[in-house]
Amino acid sequence: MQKPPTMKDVAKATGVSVMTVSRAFKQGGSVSTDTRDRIRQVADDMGYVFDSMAANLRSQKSGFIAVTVPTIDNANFADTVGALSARLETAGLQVLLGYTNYDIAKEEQLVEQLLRRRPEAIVVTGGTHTDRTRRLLANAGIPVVETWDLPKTPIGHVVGFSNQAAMEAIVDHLVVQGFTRVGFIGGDAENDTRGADRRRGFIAAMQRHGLDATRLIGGGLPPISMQKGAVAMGNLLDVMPDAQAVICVSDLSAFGALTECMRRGIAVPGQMAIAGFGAYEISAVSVPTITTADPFPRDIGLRTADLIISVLTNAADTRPQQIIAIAPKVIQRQSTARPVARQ
Amino acid sequence: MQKPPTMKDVAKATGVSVMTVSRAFKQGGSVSTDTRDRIRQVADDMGYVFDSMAANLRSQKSGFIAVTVPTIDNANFADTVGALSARLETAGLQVLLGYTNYDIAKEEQLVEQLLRRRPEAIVVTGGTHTDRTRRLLANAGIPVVETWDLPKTPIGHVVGFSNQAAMEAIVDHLVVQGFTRVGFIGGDAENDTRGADRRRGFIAAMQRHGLDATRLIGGGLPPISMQKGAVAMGNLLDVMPDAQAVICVSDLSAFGALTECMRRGIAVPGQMAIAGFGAYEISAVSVPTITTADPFPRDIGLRTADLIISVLTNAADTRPQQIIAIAPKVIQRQSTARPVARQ
DNA sequence: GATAAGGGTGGTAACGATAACAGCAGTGGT
DNA sequence: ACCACTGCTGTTATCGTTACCACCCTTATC
Repeated sequence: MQKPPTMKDVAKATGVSVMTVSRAFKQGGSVSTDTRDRIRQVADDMGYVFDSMAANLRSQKSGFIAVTVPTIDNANFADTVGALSARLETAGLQVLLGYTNYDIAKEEQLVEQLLRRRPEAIVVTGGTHTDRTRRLLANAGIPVVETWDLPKTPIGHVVGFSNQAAMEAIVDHLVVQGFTRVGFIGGDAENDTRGADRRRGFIAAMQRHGLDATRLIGGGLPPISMQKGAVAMGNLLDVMPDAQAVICVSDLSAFGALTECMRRGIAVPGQMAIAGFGAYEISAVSVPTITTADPFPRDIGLRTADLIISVLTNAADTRPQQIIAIAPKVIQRQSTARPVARQ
Repeated sequence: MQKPPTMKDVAKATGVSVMTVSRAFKQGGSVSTDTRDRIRQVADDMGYVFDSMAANLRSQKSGFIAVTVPTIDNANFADTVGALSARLETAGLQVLLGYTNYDIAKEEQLVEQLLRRRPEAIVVTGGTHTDRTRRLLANAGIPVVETWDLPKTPIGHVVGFSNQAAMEAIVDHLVVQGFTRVGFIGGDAENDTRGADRRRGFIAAMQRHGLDATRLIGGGLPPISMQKGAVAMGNLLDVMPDAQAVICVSDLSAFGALTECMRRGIAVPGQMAIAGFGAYEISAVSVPTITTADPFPRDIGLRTADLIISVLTNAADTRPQQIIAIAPKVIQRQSTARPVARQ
């Protein structure tokens, strides 16, 4: 077992300088096609594999974009990351992913660790961070993008939406449909800041309509699963039997809530209306289909990627801060159909 | 805007040598606690961020584990990757993730690109690869782990299960339940090799039981979504109205199939039995709950991580090849309850 | 009191690539 | 005949860290 070959070995074997080998492996390297082909051929035969680590060190470009998400086990974040990765790949950039598990202390650790890899930009999910995280990001000397939120005091760029406003729009829809006794199922903890924002949106909108905003049911720690949604719906039905409708922090819990109604023989829609959030596939497929709001997770990923590519490649692009607001769209579905006339 | 500080700057500011600063940032570095604290303090004040790229080059250790998955937008793979990442993190290893999009040509590209980052091990999903991919992996000089499959001629280590055997177990369950006219909904293409293996398992088991194995419905290109499952179920009901049961390539399509039955007023169970694969949350929550097989995706991730950590840290561990077979477990649920006596 | 052992520190070279510059031949314009 | 320019190639220094070796000083051991 000998040491793997380096450019030097390839150069020797081909009879050219190391620099020429380097150029043969670069995009814009000025080498004659003849030489390039010969070098590539020899390199392949030798089993030479280009060493990015060395190249990155010398050129001070890692080709990495650091990304933090709460968890990858959530179709919304997975969509964003998937779209982001795919688009960045076209620019030769590679995503370096980390999971915060809905914990801003973990996020701090993660950001510190990721920055050591010298990413060319960093994308974080959410706009709530520890002070140290903010300082680390602000001083990193690279573009910073906050996503899935519309923070009041952004660190750098933003590609996101207001979770509160989006939730208010859902409440408005339910009120228009004629519901007045509406409950909310969300996470217990403030860990999930987006979930907390949505809860605030629920309360704000209900109060704006002069309605009771106290029908709140905790669903436990995030992530709020289908199972937890079902349990929470059971609680709500037991504790607040007068509720006409319920809004859930996500489509997953909404579907769980729906199944609990099915088990109890409560008609949805008819006796109970249910709305979710996130436009997960389940909400379009379930019977009945579930009213939701689409925050366009793939668009968040794509536009974040475009923003990064633009900032990194156009030195001309000196705009220090871009705020790209996505407008979530309420999708009215069967689960919140106007109730049959009854008290 | 000046250049970011390096160890040299920290050393100068602290009045020690660069080597001592380096040791202050290492785990086992032999430095007095006093000096270490002083250096850390100064470094933090200066805004110094350790440069892994340089460290990796010098020490020839990247701390990366390369991982390829078809897509991250699939709860099974997301579970495996999540568990793998979490466990590897405890050993200071970081996952470098790439998506093949169910395409072995894309996988080849991806593997080549990932190897350039000098990962310390590489994990691939599936056991079917191009010849060049096999060669690249075999010659990479690092541990290779194939997962989510039990390939006949493994490249290196394996942590997986037989998709065919798992599907045969589901068929056996349905046969025991008394179903004889059973259909299969799976992907059209051979791209999803795991899906294709499951189809082979279906056919083999049906034939073994002396039953008709030709009730096959294509669901389109992978990934096979809920929506596609619903459409496929519609086809099956139209074309093969005598079917008593249907097995789907995944729980997602199974749930889609279930919704199509609900829309058509076909009782599940009763008039139609449905089974899926993968133990996705939906199968445990839906009404009725759906029979499935659990391949323990998180265990695959954890055991892969343990295997890698063991091989990398125990130089003593010279076993060239470890085959860790996971046994998927059939979970009997409501959707395949024995039919009420009828023709 | 001599010797060994080990914790703590510093100096130098090297990891494998590329930036920067230089050089050299060939081409075309004037 | 001269100059400018382009296309291709080579030389040298360097990116920021750690491996390796050397050294000093203290403490333990006999």
